[in-house]
Amino acid sequence: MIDSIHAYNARMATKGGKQTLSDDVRARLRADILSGRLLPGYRLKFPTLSARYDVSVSVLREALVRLAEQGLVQSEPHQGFLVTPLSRENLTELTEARIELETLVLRRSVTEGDLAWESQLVAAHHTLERTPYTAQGDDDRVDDCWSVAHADFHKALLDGCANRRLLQMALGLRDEAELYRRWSQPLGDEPSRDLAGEHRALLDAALARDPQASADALCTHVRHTTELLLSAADRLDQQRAPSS
Amino acid sequence: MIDSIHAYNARMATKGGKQTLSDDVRARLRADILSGRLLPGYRLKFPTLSARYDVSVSVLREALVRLAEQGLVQSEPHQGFLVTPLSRENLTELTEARIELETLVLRRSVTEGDLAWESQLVAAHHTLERTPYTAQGDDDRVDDCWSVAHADFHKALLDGCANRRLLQMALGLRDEAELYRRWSQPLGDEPSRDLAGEHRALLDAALARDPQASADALCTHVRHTTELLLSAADRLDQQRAPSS
DNA sequence: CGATCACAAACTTTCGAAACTCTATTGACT
DNA sequence: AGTCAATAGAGTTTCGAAAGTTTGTGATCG
Repeated sequence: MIDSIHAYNARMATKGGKQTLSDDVRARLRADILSGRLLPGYRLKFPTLSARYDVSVSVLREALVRLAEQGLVQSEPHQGFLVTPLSRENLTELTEARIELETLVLRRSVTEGDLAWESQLVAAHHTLERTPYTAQGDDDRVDDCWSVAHADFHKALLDGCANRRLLQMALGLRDEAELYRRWSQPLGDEPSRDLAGEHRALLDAALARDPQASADALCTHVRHTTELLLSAADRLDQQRAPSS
Repeated sequence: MIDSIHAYNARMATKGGKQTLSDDVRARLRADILSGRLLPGYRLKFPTLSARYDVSVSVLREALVRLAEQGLVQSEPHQGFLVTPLSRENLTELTEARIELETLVLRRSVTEGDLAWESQLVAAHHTLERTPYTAQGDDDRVDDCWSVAHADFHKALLDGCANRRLLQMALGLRDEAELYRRWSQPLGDEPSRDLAGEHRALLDAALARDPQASADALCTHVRHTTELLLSAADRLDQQRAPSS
């Protein structure tokens, strides 16, 4: 809630209030979904949301329609909207699509990226490296700052791709995947994983301008993440149905 | 997104036309744009459209927002919507993206497609082959039936891809490209081009389950089309500014 | 003559309520 | 008891108008 208010103010400050209300609400909804304040599968009722964001249904509809087109929420005719539910099939399909598209864009990025791209990438990696994974005092909850730094690093990786259309599609898929990352976090205890190492490998391959090595590193990174999520889901299922 | 499309189709099949007004208007707008009844760059004013489709602004907004997310129209805050204007840069970027994504999906399709896919593909090709390119009595205007058959054939080609997400993205790009095809048609006189031969080559490579050959054939096909469009645009520019 | 400001017209965006659709519950009937 | 129909309640979709923004016009001043 606080965060979304901050995001709101920031937006207002930078763009000088020139956006439409709908843009703003869409951004706040997106943030609330990605950060886990709105749960996957949750039904998004207009009366509730209307009170929460203090806008009319028209504005909400417009925002939701856009998020639906993007895949973050789903629309059922005459039954409204719901946050896209998580499922193994969806995660598997999403991961497959991400690997294809993201590696494609990354290859282009490391080939086409200029000096400004390189510099931004180095900066993003530096930030990520120095941001603690877990917030202090709460060891099994990933820090929001780290999530932001992580997303920024991956965006910086791809950002060299001159074809904005391909880039946007790849980023859209990353957004959807972020939903799953969020929800696996409380399941906690990643088996010893060298995340920093994987990111370092990505950075090195990119700076070396090696498309193949970059793509391989990214593929490993994404696959690894998905495997952990799937096994976490399995564990959760077992907890729910201990013996039948 | 995929799921909601499935849900939508299921609903249509079972319930018989119970979609929302907005869905309907979106489809009509999309058809009007792709068929050239609404020109690229044309400003879409609410009062006009409201009268044309006999609906209120709310449903128009919703339909337009969805088309904007899809790329067929653009939205300028506080200045409404316009049909996405044509430009060389946009066409070039679009073509590049299409080649990457469509070949990717086609490779998967010819690898994963089952017998039903094969059969549908053969059927689509047969229809296309027997549909005349130009309507009778009007030699320099491509027949609408042919356009439909052409789109169906290309969709059938890609439809074997099991990953619906990748498939939908590829089809979305094809939709946008269709805008350009429509507008090059009145410029007419395609230099002697063996379109039927290119389609036959695509069919053969696909049925032979040869991913590389299929991708190559598609790449040639798409590149060729874009080159013709670009040269047609050049000719048009020269006509407009004969000597300065 | 040119620039600037105020004003008006046209349009976009947002709102609140009316119309309509789904869901769950109650009550009647077999 | 079990099934089905009617109905009330909750929620979604659509509408028409109010509020707000941009654009074009014309008058005033330098």
